[in-house]
Amino acid sequence: MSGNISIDSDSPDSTNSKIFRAVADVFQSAQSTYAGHRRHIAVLKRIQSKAVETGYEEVFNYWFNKMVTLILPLKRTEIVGDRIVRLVAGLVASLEHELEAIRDKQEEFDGKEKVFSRFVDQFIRHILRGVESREKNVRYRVAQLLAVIMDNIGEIDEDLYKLIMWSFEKRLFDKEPPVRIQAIFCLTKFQDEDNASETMDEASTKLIHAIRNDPSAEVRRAAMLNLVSLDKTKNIIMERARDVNPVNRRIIYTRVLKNMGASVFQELDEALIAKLITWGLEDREEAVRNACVRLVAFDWLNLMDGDIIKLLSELNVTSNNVCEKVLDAIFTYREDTVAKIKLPENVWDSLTAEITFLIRAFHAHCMQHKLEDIIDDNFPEASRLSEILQKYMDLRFSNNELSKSDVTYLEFIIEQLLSVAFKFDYSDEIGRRAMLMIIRNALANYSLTAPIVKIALQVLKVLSINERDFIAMTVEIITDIRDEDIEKQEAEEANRDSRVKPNEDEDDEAAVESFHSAVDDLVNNKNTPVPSVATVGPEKEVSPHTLLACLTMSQYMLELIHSSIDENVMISSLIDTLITPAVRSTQSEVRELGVRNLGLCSLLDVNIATESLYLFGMCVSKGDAGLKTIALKVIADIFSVHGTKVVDGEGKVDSISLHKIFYKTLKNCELPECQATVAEGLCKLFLGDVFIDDDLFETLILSYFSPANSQNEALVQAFAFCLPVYCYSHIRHQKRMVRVAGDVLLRLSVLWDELQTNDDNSMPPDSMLKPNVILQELIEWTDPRKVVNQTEEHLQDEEDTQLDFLLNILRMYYKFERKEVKKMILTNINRFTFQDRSIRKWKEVREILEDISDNDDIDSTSRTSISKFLFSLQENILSEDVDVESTRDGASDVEEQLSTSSSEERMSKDEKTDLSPASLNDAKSNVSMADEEKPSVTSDAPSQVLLPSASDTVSSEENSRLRSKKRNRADLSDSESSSDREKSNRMVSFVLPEPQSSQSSDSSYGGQLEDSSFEDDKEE
DNA sequence: GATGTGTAGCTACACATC
DNA sequence: GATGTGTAGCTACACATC
Repeated sequence: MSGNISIDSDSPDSTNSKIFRAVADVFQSAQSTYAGHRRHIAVLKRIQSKAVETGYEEVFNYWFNKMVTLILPLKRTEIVGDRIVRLVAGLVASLEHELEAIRDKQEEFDGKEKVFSRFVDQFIRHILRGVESREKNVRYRVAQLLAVIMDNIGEIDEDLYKLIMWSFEKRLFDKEPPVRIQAIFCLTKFQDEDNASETMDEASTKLIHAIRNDPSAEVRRAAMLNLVSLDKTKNIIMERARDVNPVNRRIIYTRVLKNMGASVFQELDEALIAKLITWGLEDREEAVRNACVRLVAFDWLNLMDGDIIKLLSELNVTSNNVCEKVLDAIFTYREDTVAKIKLPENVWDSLTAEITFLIRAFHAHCMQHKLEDIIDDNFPEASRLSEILQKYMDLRFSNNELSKSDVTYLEFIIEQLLSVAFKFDYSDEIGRRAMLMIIRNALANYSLTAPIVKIALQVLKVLSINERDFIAMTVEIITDIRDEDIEKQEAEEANRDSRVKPNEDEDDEAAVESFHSAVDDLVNNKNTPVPSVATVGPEKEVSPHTLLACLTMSQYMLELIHSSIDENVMISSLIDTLITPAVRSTQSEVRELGVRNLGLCSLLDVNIATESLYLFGMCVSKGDAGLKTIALKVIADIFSVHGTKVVDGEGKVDSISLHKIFYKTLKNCELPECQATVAEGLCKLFLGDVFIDDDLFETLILSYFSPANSQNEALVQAFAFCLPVYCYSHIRHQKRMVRVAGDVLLRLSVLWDELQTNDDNSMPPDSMLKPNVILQELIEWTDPRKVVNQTEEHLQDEEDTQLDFLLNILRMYYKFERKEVKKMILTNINRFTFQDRSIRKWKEVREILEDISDNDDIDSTSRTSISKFLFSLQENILSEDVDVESTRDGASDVEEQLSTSSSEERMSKDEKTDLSPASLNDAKSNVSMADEEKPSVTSDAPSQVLLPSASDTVSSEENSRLRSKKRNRADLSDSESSSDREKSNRMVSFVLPEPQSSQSSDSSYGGQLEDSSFEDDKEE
């Protein structure tokens, strides 16, 4: 070996040749395995230093570059290329480390440093010549080489830096994703990790653009994993939790968040954490959900040493609504923690928000899983719980000097305790009564927040004897609150104003009187004006604050009851005294709550529903967006509960006008929330077979595909979920879809056609799905095999099946004007199923298709598709009909059939007789062509790879790569463990063939070296 | 653009090693 | 018990080919 690399000879040519051979030797053996790389690098370094000593530095660089150039055209999957890339990386890293080691020996360092930077400089410039190559493999290898040496190139001068940046900005937009990924690895190294200023450095800006906009999931992934996490970038990284690609979403949990360790709680704000965890736990991909559960229930909990309280406190339990999900995940996936939780008696005396929350979740979990022993061991009796609750109520409400945060804190604890109380065991009568007292008292006397009222009423219902009792108690409380408020007002007025008007009471009564008649009008007479023009109420009304409290309470009560109103006079009185006035209020907040309440009453009583429907309809047509949405929900709920008996009849609203309201709302793009609400409501009503109108249904489908609604995510999502469910839930539903599908397709195709030709900016051509996609979706939805719970009977039924859909679009084939649309239909006919057995209809299909094939000007793709379809049609359907057909069509066929023995033969015969000659020939020739083309795969490409000709590769493409060790790049696929696949692949020949090449290199290359090459370098 | 094939990035399990 | 090693299998996406 040493003999090989000595350059003692006094002939320059032979020294040149020896350097070449030595370098080539190393590359030759380095390409087959990583095993000897350490040694190979040492050898290269020795060759380099000898060359430098003897003035042959540039000869070494020249040959080195040349060798690297040879691997540039290798495909990405070619392991040989990767080995050489790693060799280069290793060499650069080793050279740099060597420099670092001698940094204190000034003289020696300076000398070596110059050699090193000359080497790096010329090498990078060399490979960058290939960065714009037309060969994607070359661009890839150039980027890969540069990415891999980036960490160890020491200091580079300004010009070179600019050159690299300039080149790689463009590579970020390379059309090949793998090149873009390597470009990202390169730019990664140029990020300013300590940048605390507002502005973003150049490299980070580029990465941010890629992370958000690159079409390739893998490129976004590379950018996401390599963008330095700073205050201003981390939100951008976390956006990937909503990436369309599930792997990217998963990686946020398994890598990004996991690697942040406990610092996530400091670095990310709680709202973001809440979102990330909610998204993760509710992701549609199981893998993502699992990743998120692992992060929360294992990684995070372990970071807290298993201390759930600590975790809850890190998550800010009082304001972070994700905590419930977090504890759910922990209890479900970490059964060990459930067993470890012990609540000592004294814990109840000094509850904190975290502890109370844990108690509540723990209790809920134990109840749900019927862990009675654990409940007995840890939870007190009901009467004790009521005492505890009372204690915290007192803390909250008998002290007027609490700070705002104390109030929130105590209310949080109370809410949790009520949640425990809701699920508590009240078999102990004393405990039940104690709790009942406290709840009633709290509802009547304290000004509770809405969430607490809600849960308190739930507890009250659990505690009451029956629903009637519950209603009586609640209505009583509401009445008391109102009366008290009015009394209070009167008292205040009396104090303030001694000149009480003598006839005030009469006024008051008159007002009440007119009020009642107005209500009657409202309910019974359809010509009553809209509620919003209601008159100002009587003077002595409850204060707005109290009114809202009452309405809130009655709403939560109504949500909890199921028995009919007939049995509960108290509710009727509530409607008269509280709800109806509220509906007529001019304050939007009161009115909305009133409508909500009246809606809930309507669900309990069909008469109220029928009477109020007009009013709800008015709210939809005349109200603002908020009121519309509420009223729409109410109407939909009324229909689902009572069906269509609430409309069309003596004194009832007619269904047509309601349908019109639905149409109108569905088409009004200015109120997208209302559109989504009505869409969802209508889907439910169709699903429940309350609505069975084909026209309205078609409007639904059209609005799903309409370009005007493509931006309305809620609407699109509701439909995307509901429509398939609808079609597959019952054969009757699917038949409805079949009936409208043809017309839907026609209308949408026309619309699409218009979009392609006009220049309306508000509706760009791509705001609508292509007819092709729409058709395929319609075919899916009408696929009879996907309908659940089918019976034999349904299979027999041949009306409105998918075949009718096919026939419909074929019959209107010539109505479609655009060639693309026609082609779309013809190329999709093979997606239809052959379930239907109606020979008559299939024959019509065949006739139309044959007619199209014969008469219309169609391309070969369409023609092939028709042939294929007719072939399968023959095989699947019409062949079974042979007997019937032949007896009808004539006796000659029968004779032929009798002469053939096997059914297969018969089938093939049928094809020939039934198919038009033209289409059959087409089908046949296509098949045979495809068969013949297969063998032609082989090419002589391998030989080219084996021996790249020197002139080809040197000319324009050069590249190099080094491996960096300083920052561990988050590689996407760094799978090269020591055991790489040795078997692999073709080698690159670094040693040129003996006789010729040694000559040519010694003479011509050597000559060039002495003359032009050196000068070229100097010029550069 | 539709088609079949290949691949990344897991996921799970058994088993070995310290 | 915690770590690694090896194997197999899965799925959505990417790629190659026409």
